[in-house]
Amino acid sequence: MQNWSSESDQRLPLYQRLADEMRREVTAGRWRPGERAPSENELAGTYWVAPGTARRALRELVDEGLLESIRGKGAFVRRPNFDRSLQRFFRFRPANDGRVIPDGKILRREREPAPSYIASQLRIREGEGAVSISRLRLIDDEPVLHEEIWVAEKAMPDLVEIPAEEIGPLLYAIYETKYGQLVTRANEELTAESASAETARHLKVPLGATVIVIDRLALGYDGQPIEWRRSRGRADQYHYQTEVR
Amino acid sequence: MQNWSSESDQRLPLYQRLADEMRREVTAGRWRPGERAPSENELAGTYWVAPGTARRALRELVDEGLLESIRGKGAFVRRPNFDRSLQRFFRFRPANDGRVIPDGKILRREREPAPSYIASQLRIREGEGAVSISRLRLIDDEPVLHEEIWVAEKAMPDLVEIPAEEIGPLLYAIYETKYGQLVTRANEELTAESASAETARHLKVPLGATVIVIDRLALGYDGQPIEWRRSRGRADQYHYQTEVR
DNA sequence: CTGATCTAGTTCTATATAGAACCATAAGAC
DNA sequence: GTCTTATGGTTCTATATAGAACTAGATCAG
Repeated sequence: MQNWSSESDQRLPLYQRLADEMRREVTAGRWRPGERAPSENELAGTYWVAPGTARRALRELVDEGLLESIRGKGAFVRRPNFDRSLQRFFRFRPANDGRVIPDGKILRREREPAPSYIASQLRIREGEGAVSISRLRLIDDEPVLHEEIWVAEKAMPDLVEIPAEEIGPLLYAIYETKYGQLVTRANEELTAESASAETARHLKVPLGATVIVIDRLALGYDGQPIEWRRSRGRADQYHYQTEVR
Repeated sequence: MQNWSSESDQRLPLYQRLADEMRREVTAGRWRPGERAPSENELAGTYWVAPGTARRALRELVDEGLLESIRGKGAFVRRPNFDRSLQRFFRFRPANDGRVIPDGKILRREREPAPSYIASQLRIREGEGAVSISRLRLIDDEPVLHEEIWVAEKAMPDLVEIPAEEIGPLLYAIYETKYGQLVTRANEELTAESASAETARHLKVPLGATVIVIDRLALGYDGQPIEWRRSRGRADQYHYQTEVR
């Protein structure tokens, strides 16, 4: 690596350019989740910087949540168990442990041109190929959540072909293992409405019952949108909690 | 200061004990919001640590959001403009700027013994003195939010005596200026319901319309609860947004 | 009076170094 | 064979130092 920092703006501090470079290693898949990153001294050696600078870059990525460092062992590429971290916020009222991941039953799955709003969210052109999934989540065979999911087809080719058994309850795992798309964070927007006929049928609630609606845009390491999803759940069963600061 | 770090666990790293000490300076009000904290060199001198260590402690508090550091000028005690930061999450649907702070009209305000649930939230004993406020928030004289607010009386003595004109739309400002209670973060829990008769009357919506309910526990620097509040807004006007990671 | 330049104070970057704390494994004692 | 000890690798702490980048105010030139 002669000119490793040529990608970043030369005016940026050295430790930031190094952090950028390391971030690229991760997003490009050359450093894979679970693996150990080079040690401080190795980094200092291969990139020709002082150990302190290498350390500073490492710390940057640790703060960011991309790496996890363990004293005496090394710094490891983090695998965000995202499905669980999302579950943290959206949980059942009767103080259940929340650890149960609801079962997933796919109702519909097909290739479709992206509607205007979806396209703008996923940053593709209107009418471009997309995959639309309708899924019901159940606990003890009771419906608790209905999800309407959209992904860009060019990012996930042949997603419709994957056998339903393989998909199971964890869609994000498929994105990662099959397509190398790792969801690291998401923006959520929440509101409420009264159940439409279709929603009422899915969730087995009376027509007009109060339901919570969550729109979520899931993003990757680099901030690129991966999936858009709208979830609806019964307001009398779900609470949504978060910390503001 | 002979033994400044005697408060913290001696086994903790030096920079953390120093950060603790500085945090105490802020929470005790000896360093006030807006003021400049001692410079890196001053800190190093008065606390007998290396400049690098002082810097590390400063950085800790900056990351935490307690200080804000400006190159060439100094590190300043931050005044969390909390009302605005809360507003960030809870905004009108038609993409308004959100910068408008709704007007506040106090409907009721009185001393009352704390009910069981409120007491446990505020960490006081059941039946202990509390102040209950019912407030309506309006934009252009249209009601948009109804709030039911509880604070411990011993923390805010004579809150009921303060003239209504002084209170205005920003209650948190009163907590800070009159009682030295600075809100720095909050836990929010959100759900939805259909409007009760009272809510319908307050918000001028039909009985049974969908409303969003937000329970918020506001906390101070030290994590002590300052205020509990339940807000109700029209679901067709409000969205709630947040970032998950 | 106006504008440029200097100066002291501040945070920020980058380097270097020594040792503590911790982990995993190899070597040795029994 | 089992336990203890040593060893090398790792991150983390703490120190020190030199200079860059930036701010605010004083000084000086015209």
